[in-house]
Amino acid sequence: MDRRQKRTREAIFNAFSQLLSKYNYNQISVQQIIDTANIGRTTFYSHYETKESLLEDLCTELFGHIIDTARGIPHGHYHFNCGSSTDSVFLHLLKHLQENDYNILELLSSQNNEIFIQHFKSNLQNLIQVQYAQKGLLKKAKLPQDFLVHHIASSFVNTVSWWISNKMKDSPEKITEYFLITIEGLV
Amino acid sequence: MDRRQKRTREAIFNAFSQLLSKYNYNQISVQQIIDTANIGRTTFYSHYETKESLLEDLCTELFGHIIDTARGIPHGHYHFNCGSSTDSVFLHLLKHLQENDYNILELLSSQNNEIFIQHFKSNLQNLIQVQYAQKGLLKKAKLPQDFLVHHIASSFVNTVSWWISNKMKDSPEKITEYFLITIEGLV
DNA sequence: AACAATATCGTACAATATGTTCGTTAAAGA
DNA sequence: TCTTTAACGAACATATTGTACGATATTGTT
Repeated sequence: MDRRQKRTREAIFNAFSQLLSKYNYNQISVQQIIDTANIGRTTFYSHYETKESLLEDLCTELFGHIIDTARGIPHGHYHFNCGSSTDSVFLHLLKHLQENDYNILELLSSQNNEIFIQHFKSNLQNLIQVQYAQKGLLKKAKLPQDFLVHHIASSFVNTVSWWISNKMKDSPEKITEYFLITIEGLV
Repeated sequence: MDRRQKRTREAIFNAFSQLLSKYNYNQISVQQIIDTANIGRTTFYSHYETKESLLEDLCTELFGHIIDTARGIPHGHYHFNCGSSTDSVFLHLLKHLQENDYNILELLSSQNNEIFIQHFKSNLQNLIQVQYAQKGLLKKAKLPQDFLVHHIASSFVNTVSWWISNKMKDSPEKITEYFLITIEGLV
């Protein structure tokens, strides 16, 4: 890829992230992004059709990486309900968040958090679905599979959401413990 | 209140709901609302400052009523974890939804559902918080109170969200059963 | 029925945002 | 060096926003 394209793309991402951590997504204009990124009007529109497609791209970038690292965790170490929570894939995700990889925290903590929480959930759901299919983790078939997958993914992002709104006072280990309690008995 | 105000307000609400069930919230313009509601430009702005405040007002109206009816349920009949789910406050809420009171379903099923789900959650959280304080429903103090309240409210709206995305094939009773299983052992 | 109060209307206005066109300039990579 | 192409800037038509003002029609009241 052309260096110039990378530079521009990065400038747009940075400008957009910066604006999102300050202002409401709905109130951010393409013009503002252009001004903040210091790029030509034409340049922006040659990269993205709309503000929405930019958001889409940003989310794919952010959560794609984070979820991918989770996918990379050896399956042997992967399980939902372990007595100790020291090697859960969820703990792994929380640690990534705490380290603020990809400056994701500013976005998840901003007034626009619902947007990103939503994307987080979609990606996570897919991850859980795949792992679930591989293992057959349902203890008793009390609940439909897709309901359960939906519930687990939702519970995790809700936990993360609570953690962040609580200014991340607790440790990732503690949060993992809380989360595992909520899905105890379901898998 | 002046009849004219009521008429206008209702026209705006109807227009807005109608547009929301078709188009994305971000893409709906005040102009569209004005045109659809068939009111003068000045009139709209004498009622609402922005599109956002209109949304706020609509949500308050919708969920205020639904949650209020739930609040009205005699406390004796109110409990989270009953073996049978026949008289849960959650079942009550689901039945309201199924009856499509206040045309809330079109909105919860629309592409804008996250917005309304979010408001639903806020209102519900408050309801659960109050009821929780009244009773002391936590079985064991394994989890912080506010975490638990957050989790229960989230789980319910997630369940509703799943139900709706599944085209509400299951009965409210079945959904209540599913939901109660997810919080089994927590309260 | 008559009145005063006021909600609505229509038009107009400045300011801003949107998305596109086109010719020019500058950087990249072979 | 040379070709390709990304970025630029200016300009444009169109649409939206929020406000201002005077005229009109509807209310609720006396």
